[in-house]
Amino acid sequence: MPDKESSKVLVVDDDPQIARALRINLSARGYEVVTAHDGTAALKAVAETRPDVVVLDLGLPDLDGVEVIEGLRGWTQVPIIVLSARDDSTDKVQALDAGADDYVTKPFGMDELLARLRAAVRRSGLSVADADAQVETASFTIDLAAKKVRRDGAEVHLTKTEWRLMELLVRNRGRLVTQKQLLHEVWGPTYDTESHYLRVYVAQLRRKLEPEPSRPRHLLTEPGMGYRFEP
Amino acid sequence: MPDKESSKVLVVDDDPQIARALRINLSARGYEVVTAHDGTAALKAVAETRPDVVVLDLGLPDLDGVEVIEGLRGWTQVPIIVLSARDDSTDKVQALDAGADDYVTKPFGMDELLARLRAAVRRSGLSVADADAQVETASFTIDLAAKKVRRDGAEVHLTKTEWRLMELLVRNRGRLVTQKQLLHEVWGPTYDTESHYLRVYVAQLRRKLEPEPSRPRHLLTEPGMGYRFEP
DNA sequence: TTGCCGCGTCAAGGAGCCGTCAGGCGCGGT
DNA sequence: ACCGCGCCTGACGGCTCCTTGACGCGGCAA
Repeated sequence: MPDKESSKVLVVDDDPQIARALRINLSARGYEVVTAHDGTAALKAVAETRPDVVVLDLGLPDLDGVEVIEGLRGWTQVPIIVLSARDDSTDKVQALDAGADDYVTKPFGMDELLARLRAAVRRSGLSVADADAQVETASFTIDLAAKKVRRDGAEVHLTKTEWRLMELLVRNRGRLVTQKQLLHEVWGPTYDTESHYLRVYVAQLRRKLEPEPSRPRHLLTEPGMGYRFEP
Repeated sequence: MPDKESSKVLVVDDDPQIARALRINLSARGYEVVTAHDGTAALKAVAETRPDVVVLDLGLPDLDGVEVIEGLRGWTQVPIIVLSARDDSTDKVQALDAGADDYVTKPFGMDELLARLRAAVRRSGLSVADADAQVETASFTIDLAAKKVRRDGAEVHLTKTEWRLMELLVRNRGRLVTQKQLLHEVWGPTYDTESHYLRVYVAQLRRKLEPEPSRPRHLLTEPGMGYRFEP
């Protein structure tokens, strides 16, 4: 397991008592913690802060828990661990089938939650295989773990948006990534058709990384569909 | 979601009562079930039968549960769901940190177990998901996930419309696809009779992919009905 | 045989998409 | 308050790809 810089956790709970307890415990374990107190804020927070895992309490004031899960699963595979006071079997089935990864019944042991959190993060981590977090092309090198790009030995600085876009393309290297998918994962689920953003940022990446930006060899356009990164 | 043939489950339990109950329930849900009664047999069974998910009861006669998990995690990422009569927090933490995906305490509801099973399979499914979306013919190969077509090793570029049409035919390989269906799925539900579009694009696909475009071997015409893709 | 219909082929036009540049705006740091 | 960086937005030119029409061929029925 590579040294993982602290994972970011989104805690969704309307009970400030529990939210506070979780924040303290998780922070103490080295997690970066973001909180939301209702479903709407949760959906927004995921789009904006991109947590590595979501801890979701059921019984929120505004939305049903299943609705929140469905809202997230429409565009992201971030692991979701559900907390609930109800030990009812049908609740569990509904939440899990909606796309939750795990379901923990209150009262729960903090040890157990932490273990389940580790399991969820571990799983999602290895599915994208940080095995080769280092990707090389003829003209530049990308280190996914360190979030660094080097070209001719010198380091190239990428902005936050540039990096998100680049990372998504690199993690799907060789595969075509659709415009919609890129927009959703980089700008958020409400962006469907703003393909102009993509053109601008792909152009910037090409200018920074391609030997001949006007004749790209690695960041390829598939007209009408999306983009593709070829190592 | 592509047609999923039944998943294979390995049930590891030394209590024949429970093993039998699980076998019956899982079989009834369309799972293919394999059983093992101790840890040694479990390790062997995973290597031999390659299940899609493992349901592992703790408290086996020969090996400690954590040892079984570690033995598996040394070489495979198959999802592991642990069953246990012990609700002890440290047991859960140990199992999860050893690499288990989930931990269910007995007595458990069969509904819940099935839901957790579905969640585990779904997760592992989407990471390698379309990995095997590779279709081969005598003269070219199609990668549905990457949206790539190769012919004699060289990559052939398909446009958006060409690809939509090709994908639809490939996903229905061996079957006849009617003109109306093709028009609806590629051009939209308002297109019913514009079969001219089909003729133009099928011709383009044949020119790009068939060894003898005038004598097609894979993209076949069914006069008056539609088209068929034969691998 | 002759006419008709469906299919395959080719090429031209035009719509829509893409790349590029420049300017404005917000935000954080000095 | 000022400055600079990064993000968003608009305009415009170029190019790809979709559409569309014309034509030849072959099968089938009258």
